[in-house]
Amino acid sequence: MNMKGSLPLLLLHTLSLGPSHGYGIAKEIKRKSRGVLTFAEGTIYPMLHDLEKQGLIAAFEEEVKGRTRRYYQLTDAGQKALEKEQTDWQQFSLGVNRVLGEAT
Amino acid sequence: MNMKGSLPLLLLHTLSLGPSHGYGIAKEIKRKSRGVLTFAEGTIYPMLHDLEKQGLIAAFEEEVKGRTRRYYQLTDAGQKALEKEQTDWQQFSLGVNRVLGEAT
DNA sequence: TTGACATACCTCGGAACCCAATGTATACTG
DNA sequence: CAGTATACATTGGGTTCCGAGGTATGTCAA
Repeated sequence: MNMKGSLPLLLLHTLSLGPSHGYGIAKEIKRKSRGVLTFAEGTIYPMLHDLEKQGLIAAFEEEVKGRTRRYYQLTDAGQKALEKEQTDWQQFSLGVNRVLGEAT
Repeated sequence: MNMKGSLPLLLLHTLSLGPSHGYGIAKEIKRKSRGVLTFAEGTIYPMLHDLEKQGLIAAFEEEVKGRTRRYYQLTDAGQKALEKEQTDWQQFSLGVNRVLGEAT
C-alpha cells in the first residue's frame, strides 16, 4: 500500500482530461482543490520526468507565443495506472475514515 | 500543507480511545481499516518514539504475563495535535476528491 | 516435547516523496 | 521600466515509510 504520494494520481488525472504542461497542471490542481493542494514546482517537474520515464505520460513540445512549451499527455499505460491509483486512493481514504470513525 | 503522513493522525487517534502499546495499536489500525492500512513495525516504533520526543504521547511500562509492555497515552499537547491532524486530513481528503471530481 | 505461530520490542539502511531555494528567460501590465 | 506572471529546470536536504534483521517469551497442536 502506498500511504503517501497523491501527486502521481493528481497528475495522471489532470492529464486524463487533456494534454497540459507542468506549470498549467500545477495551477489547475491548486485551483480545483481551492488552494489546499499546492505542490511546489520543485515537486511537479521531477515527478513529471519520472512519470515520463515510466512511460505513463508522453511529452511533445509546442510553440506558444514564441515560447516552447512542454506538453504531456496520458499514454495507455498511464490510463491503466490512473485507474489503479484511483482505486488505491478510495481504499486508503476509506481506510483512514474507518479507523477514525469506529469507536472500538 | 502536509501531503503525506497519515500515521501520526492514526496513532494519536487510536491512543485517544485509551492507552495502548505499539504492537496493539498496529493491530487495531489494521483491523479497523480492514487490512488496508497495515503499517510495518519498522514504521510504527520509530514514529511512536518520535511522538514521545515531541511530547504528544507519554510512555509507561507495565508487567503483563511476565513481560514488560510499553504503554503510551495521549498528553494534552497530543490531544491538540490530534485535532489539528484531523482537520488537516479532512481538508486534504476533500481537496483530492475535488480535483478528481471536477471535470474542469 | 518440539516446532510453528503469535506476541512484543527494537534498529539499520535505503527508497520514495516533497519542498525551499535558486537559476534562467520571456511576456504583460501599470 | 519595474513588477508580476508565465514557464522551464536542478540541487540539497528533510520526512515518511518499509524490508530485513535481531531478540525473547507464550501458546497450542501434533
